[in-house]
Amino acid sequence: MDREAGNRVQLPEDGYEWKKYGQKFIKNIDKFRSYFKCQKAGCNAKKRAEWSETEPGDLRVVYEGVHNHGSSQDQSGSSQSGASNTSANQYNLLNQVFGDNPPSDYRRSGD
DNA sequence: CGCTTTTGACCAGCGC
DNA sequence: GCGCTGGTCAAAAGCG
Repeated sequence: MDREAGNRVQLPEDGYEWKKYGQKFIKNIDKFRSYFKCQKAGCNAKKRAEWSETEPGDLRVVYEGVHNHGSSQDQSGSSQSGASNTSANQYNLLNQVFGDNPPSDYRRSGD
């Protein structure tokens, strides 16, 4: 399960269940992009991971959507088991988790 | 047996 | 109008 077109990228576990449903090479950024979907019941959260083909350290993970169920890891023990708790979905595109080497020059190419 | 992963193809939108 | 890219789906195979 760890062979991405010749890349050995290890995605940061968030405690959720993801199923890879596609992978493509984005020429716009010259990087690989993998698409994951949450396999939880009633959960339509999606995860997108992209990393440079030659620099595995440029791993970048982007969470799309929110989870309507708690996580198997970050379970504070409260505010969960309820879809009406926005606090449980702190992944609202706010938790862009990076790999172990966050590219300081990730910002934009030109600015 | 169940589950997961992998690849190809298709579609849509946009730019010029 | 055409070409191109991005995104998703489907099917198949392998493993424990």
